[in-house]
Amino acid sequence: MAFPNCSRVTQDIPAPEPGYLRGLNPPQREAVLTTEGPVLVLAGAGTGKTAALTARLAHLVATRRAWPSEILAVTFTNKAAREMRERVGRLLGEAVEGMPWLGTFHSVAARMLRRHAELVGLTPSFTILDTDDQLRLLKQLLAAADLDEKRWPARQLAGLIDRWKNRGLTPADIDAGEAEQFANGRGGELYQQYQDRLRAVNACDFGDLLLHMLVILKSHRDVLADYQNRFRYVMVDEYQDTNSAQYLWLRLIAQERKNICCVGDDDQSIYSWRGAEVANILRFERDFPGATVIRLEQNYRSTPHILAAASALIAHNGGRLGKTLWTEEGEGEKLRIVGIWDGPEEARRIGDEIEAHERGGGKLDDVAILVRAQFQTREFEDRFIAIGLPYRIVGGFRFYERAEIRDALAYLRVVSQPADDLAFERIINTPKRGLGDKAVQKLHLLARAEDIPLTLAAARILGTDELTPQARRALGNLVGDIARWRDLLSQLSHPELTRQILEESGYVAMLQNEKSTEADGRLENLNELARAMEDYETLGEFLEHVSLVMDNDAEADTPKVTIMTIHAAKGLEFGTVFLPGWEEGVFPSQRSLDEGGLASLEEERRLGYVAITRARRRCTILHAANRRIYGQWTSSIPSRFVAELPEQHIETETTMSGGESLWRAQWSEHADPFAHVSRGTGRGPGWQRATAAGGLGKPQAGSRVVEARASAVSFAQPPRKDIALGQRVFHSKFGYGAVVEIEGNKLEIDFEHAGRKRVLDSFVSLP
DNA sequence: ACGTTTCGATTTTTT
DNA sequence: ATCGAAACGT
Repeated sequence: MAFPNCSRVTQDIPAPEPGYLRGLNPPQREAVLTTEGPVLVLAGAGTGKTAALTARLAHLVATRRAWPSEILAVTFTNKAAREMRERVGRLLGEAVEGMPWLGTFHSVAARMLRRHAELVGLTPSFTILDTDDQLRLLKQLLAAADLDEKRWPARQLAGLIDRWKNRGLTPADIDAGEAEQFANGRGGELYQQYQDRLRAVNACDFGDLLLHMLVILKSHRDVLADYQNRFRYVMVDEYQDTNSAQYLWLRLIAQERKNICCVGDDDQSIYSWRGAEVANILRFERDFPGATVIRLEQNYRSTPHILAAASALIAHNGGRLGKTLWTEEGEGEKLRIVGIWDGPEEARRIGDEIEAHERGGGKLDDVAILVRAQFQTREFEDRFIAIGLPYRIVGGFRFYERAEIRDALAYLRVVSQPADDLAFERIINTPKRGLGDKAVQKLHLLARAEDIPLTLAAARILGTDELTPQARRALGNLVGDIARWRDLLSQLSHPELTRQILEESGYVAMLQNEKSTEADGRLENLNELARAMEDYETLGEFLEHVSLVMDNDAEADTPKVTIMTIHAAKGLEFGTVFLPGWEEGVFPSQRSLDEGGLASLEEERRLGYVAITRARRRCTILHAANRRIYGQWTSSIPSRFVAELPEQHIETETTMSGGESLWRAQWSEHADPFAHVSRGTGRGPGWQRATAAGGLGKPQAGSRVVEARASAVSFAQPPRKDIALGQRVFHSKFGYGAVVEIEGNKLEIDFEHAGRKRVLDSFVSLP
C-alpha cells in the first residue's frame, strides 16, 4: 500500500528509503505510515514500540505533514520523554530543535496552564507543590475543621483528593456519596477548602496541572479550538496507564482532527492503584470509531521459553485485547524455578549465582533483581555488602525529594515568591533558630486576620510586642536576610545566590555540625543542586524543572547489579533477571489478595508478566518457605503464579531434598514444622533446617557447598594488616564504627549509626 | 523550645 | 524489625 509500482520517477531512480524506516518490520512500518485518523498500536513487551513511535514522529516531520511544534507527544515519565526526544533528534538530525509539546502529561499540561493561569485564578508563576507541602496544608485544614488527625489522617484525604482529580472531578462535582468517603461526609467541603488555599498561595499540586487544564478546555471554547487547531497530530505513549483526567484531556484536544495515535499494552497495565484506567485502552475502538488497530507482536528481546512462559501466565487473565508474541530467536534456557528455605538463603543463592556469572565473564550491569515490594531489597543489600558485590538500589528517594533539597528549594521559593507560605513555613525554623510552634501560630493568626502572606505578616509582627524578645530577634534576622537575598536576586547568578543563602541561613553549618556520613552526603547533594542550577537561565525555569523533571538516574560509574521493584523495571531489560519472593502473600501481595478481588489479582499477574518479560536470556524465579515479615517469621507457600507457568518451559529445582513435589507434600501436612524452633534463636531457620536431624531429610547440600565456595573467594585476598580489634574505621555506606571481630578479611563492625554489620575489610578505610 | 519515649503502621510510585 | 510521627517530659 505504501509503495505502489506507479510513477516512472521512482522506477528510474529508486527513491532511497528514508532512514527512519530502516530496520522496521511490517507492522512497525504500518504504525509509522498510518498517519491519518485514530490509530491504536498494541505493542507487546520488547516489540520495538519506542522505535516505531519515534520513527512515526520523524516521518510526520520529514514529510512535512506537521511542524515539530504542531505535534503533541505525551509520555508518563521524564525518562521516556527524554529518550524519545533524543531518538527523534538522531533520526532527523538537529532539525528538531523545538519539540515544545513533547513531554510528560504533567510538563505539557504545566506549560499550557502557565499560559492560561488567570482562567483558574492563578498567576503564570504559580508554584507546583510537592507532597510534603500538600500534607502540611491538609493538616492545617483538618485542625481548623476540628477533626482528629488520628481518625482522619491527612494522608488519606490527600489520597482521596488525588483520586478525585485523577477522575477529573472538581469540588463542585463531589456529591454526597463521594464526600461520604471522608470524615462523615465532609470530604467535599475539605476538598473545596484545599483548592481555595492553593489558589491563595498561588500553587498547584500535580493533579491540578491536568484538572485545571481540563476545566479550562471545557469552559473556554476559544482556548480549546486553539489547541485543537495547533496539534495536527497527537501521540500517546503507555496509553494503558492514562487516568480519566488525562483521557478526557486527550479526547478534547484530538476530537477535531482525530489524528491520535495511542501506543500501549493492556497486559502491562500495573498502575491502577494510582488512577490508571485499563478501560481507556480497552475501549479505544469505541471512542474513536474507524480506528486502525496495529499489533506489534515480534519480540526482539527474549528467548522463546521466556516468552512462552510469560504468555502462558498472562493468559490466565480475562478481558484482554490479546496478542501473540513470537520471536526468531533460538531456544535458549528454560526459566528456572528455585525453591529455598528462607529469605537469607534466597539472598545467598542469588549472590552466589551473580558471582558465578561474573566469573564466567558476565557483566554486572546486565543483571537485575526485581522485587514486588521495597522491603525485599534489604535482604539483598545485607548480603551483597557482606560479600562485597557492587549493587545499586533504584527507587526510594529521588533527588528532589530529599529533605535537604526541599529545604534549599523552599529558601529559593520564599525569595522568589513572596506569597509562598508553605515554603516559608518549611524553613522558618530550619535550621533551628528558636522559632517554635507558638511563634508560628501567632504569625498564622496575624496573616489570616489581615489576609496577607506569612512573610509579610512576619515583617509586621516585628513591630508589635506579640513575640518574646528572642523570638523577635530571630525572626527579625530571618526577615532581614530574606529581604537582602531578594535584592541579590538581580545581582548574583542563581547558583551563587543559592550557595550564599545556604551559607548565611546557617543551613550548611547545621549539617557540618552533624558530622555523620549522611550529613556529608547532604552537603554533597546541595553542591550538586547548585551545580545543576547552572544549566538554567532563570531561577523560575530551574524551579519548574526541579518540581517536574528532575530525576537522578545518573551514577553509571562502576558496573553494579540493579535491585529494584518490578514497577520501576517496566520498560527496561536485562540479560539475566532474578525474581525472588514468588510466594503467596508477597507476590501476589497480601493486600491484593485481601482487597480488590479479581481485578487486583489480575493486576498482580500483569506485574508477573512484566517481570518475566524484562529478561533477555535467563530468568530465575525463587520462592522461600520462610520469610521474616515485619519482624515475624512467617511461612509461606509458592505463588500461584509459579503453578501457572507451563512445565515445558521451566526447570524446577529445590534445595529442600526430595524435589519440589515432596517438599510441597510436606508443606500441606505441616503448616510450619519449625515455627517453634525458629523464633528467637541467633541463627535463622535455614540453619536450623540444615543442622536439624530428621525433619525433612538431609541438610541442604547445595547451599552449604556454595557457602564454602564464597568463603574461599573471600579468603583469597590476604587480610589487611592495618586493622586490629577496636580499630575505628570508615565505611562508605555505614559511616564510622569500631571493629569488634576479625575473621580473615571479614570484619564485624559496630557502626555508630548503622548497628552491627559484617563487611569485607577492603570496604573500609582508616579515618 | 527541644529532646526523649512511645505508639503505630508497613505494596507498588510519577509527576 | 524498623522507621517516623505524635505525645510527653524537661
